[in-house]
Amino acid sequence: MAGTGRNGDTKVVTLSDVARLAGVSVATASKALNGRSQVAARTRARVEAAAEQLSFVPNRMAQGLLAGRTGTVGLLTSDLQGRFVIPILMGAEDAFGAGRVSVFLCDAREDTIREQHHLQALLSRRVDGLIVVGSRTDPRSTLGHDIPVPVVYVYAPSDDAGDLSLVPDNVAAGRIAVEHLVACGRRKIAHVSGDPGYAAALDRGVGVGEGLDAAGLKLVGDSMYADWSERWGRDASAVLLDRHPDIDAIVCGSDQIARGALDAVRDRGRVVPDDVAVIGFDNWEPMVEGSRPELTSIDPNLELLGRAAAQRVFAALDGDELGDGVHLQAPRLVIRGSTVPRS
Amino acid sequence: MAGTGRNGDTKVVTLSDVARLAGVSVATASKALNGRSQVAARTRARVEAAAEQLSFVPNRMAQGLLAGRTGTVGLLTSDLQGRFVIPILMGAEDAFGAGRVSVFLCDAREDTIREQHHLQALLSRRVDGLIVVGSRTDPRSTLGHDIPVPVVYVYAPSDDAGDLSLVPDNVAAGRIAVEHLVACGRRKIAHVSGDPGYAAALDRGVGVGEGLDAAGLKLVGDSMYADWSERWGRDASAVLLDRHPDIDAIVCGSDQIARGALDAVRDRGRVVPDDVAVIGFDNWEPMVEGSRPELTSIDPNLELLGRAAAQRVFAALDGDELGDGVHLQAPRLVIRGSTVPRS
DNA sequence: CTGTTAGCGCGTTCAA
DNA sequence: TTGAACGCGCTAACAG
Repeated sequence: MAGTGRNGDTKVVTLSDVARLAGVSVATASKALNGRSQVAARTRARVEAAAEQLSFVPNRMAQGLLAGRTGTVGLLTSDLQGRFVIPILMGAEDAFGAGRVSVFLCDAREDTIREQHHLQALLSRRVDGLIVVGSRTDPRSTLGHDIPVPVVYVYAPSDDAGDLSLVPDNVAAGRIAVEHLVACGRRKIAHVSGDPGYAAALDRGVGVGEGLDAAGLKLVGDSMYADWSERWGRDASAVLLDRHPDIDAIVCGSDQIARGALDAVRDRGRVVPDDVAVIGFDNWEPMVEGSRPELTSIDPNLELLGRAAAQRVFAALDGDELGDGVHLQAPRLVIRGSTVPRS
Repeated sequence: MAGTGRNGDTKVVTLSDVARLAGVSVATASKALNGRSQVAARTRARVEAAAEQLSFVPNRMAQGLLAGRTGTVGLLTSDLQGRFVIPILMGAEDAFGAGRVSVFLCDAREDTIREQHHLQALLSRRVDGLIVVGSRTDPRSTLGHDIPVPVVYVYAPSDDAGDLSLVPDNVAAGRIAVEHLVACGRRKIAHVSGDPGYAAALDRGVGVGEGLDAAGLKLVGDSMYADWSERWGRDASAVLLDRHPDIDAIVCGSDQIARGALDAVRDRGRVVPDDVAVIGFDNWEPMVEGSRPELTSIDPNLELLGRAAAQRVFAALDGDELGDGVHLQAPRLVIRGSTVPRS
């Protein structure tokens, strides 16, 4: 199977190579390989054998030239770390068989100029659709409506209500976190979150408030907002625990903050989860699985978001309405040892 | 600028649309837009105005059909988390202006079948080259030599010496770690690493040994290999510290292990870095910057790896030899508070 | 059943 | 200086 030459030596084989080897015209070869019915069985077999022998791979770009579709999607992101975009990419790939559609991934790095360049590049390559992934859940400026392909905004919604946006439901996430703590018997719940300039921080905070209201509880101390770091999680939790020694649970705005909270609790000689339960957001594996104990967290279900985005794009290509407005993806509670004692 | 319709309404404009609006032939329009000299200045201006007005974007796939190049690279990975592949992708993008070349990212998820599907998909889209990114530094099976485009293996080398592989120099990384600790005055150095089935673990261990030899030192206790988790870092460090209370430094096989080591040291009432210095590998930001104190680490310079890979691919397209064998990328020491006291 | 013709969007000859 | 004609690789119409 493997040739002896280096990569790049072997010339790309075309349909006409196959046709010549099989002794038929290119049209017949095309029909044979595409499973059209109007081909003699023997001829089809000859063509298929020839294609196999030459390891022929049809040029999808040439096909796309005719069909008006390239089987290609652009994923335009500014998520430097890939934390959000990778699950979304995988969800998009899953929405179809592997290889049926390929994904261009471009990182704009929060730079509008660079984003425009990438957008041009993607359109010039005639992507069938575009998925725009932000690095935070705050609205971002729309790409505009004069784009000739369907566009779906994921994670960060578009600021234009005419666009379709798919985002995690952070309010529900906050509510679910509190409901879980209450179900575990916690009554003295505190809240430490990240940068208050982020919608994610505020939305989760709103959900926390709703959850407390529903349980007839009041937050212990004030919600603490500063930044998304472990250090802040430690410092803020330390203050809260010292001022309110009766705290029996801390809702944290992210898994990193939660890790800081775990440290603060342990520094004070108290035990998680027996004395104080801790819950985070994001369900970011390296964070939640490395901690001691492992961290209960709210998973935003990003794969589902990516899968839904891809499905919407391709449904739109098939003539369906793309739809508009901001659609919320329900989160999922993942329980680990930081809220429920484990063996 | 923005149209009033929804996305997808506006038809894709072609060169002939531009030519018609400008009142010239497509050939002339093509020359005008591509900066060919044989066009009257006034004609060129008319064509450019028409292109602008219609916001014409040339179809690079049609161009590619002629040129034999698509300005497209395939990135075939099995790095589920995106830890390695994202920096490599960014390096590859940087190797050219943003948008000059676009990158298809495919995740094979350690599955050979899926990898073959993606490979076919990429070749059918006529990528100009292929970058294969593994999730560990152990050799992986070659894609073969009958691929019609240049292939570069990154992070995980190919098991075929005829292929070109670009990988981090883990032996050097281990050596540099020890050299740094020795330079900080440490003499009683222990070693905790990850899964001994990983070349990365063993290679770094070899480097640690070389560094110790060069300094005339012996490892305190045995190298501890198990897995890449924080938990293991804690447990192994605890054993070492209890059996060898004079340990003044721990070299850890990853940042996660190092975080576990930090916990173990603190649990014993000892201070990092004053009593015990700790150093990790990977320089993975959320890990190194969240810890207390921040973690000194060895950065494998993945962006440079990605950039180099992209450059090799495109140099090969321009006729240069692709080259072969395994090439090592030198790592970089990043000093933080876990080895040198900080204000 | 098969082959010929046409054309997808573009760049590059070559005549005019 | 411009435009008509050709071909990149492929598929869809038709004619044979």
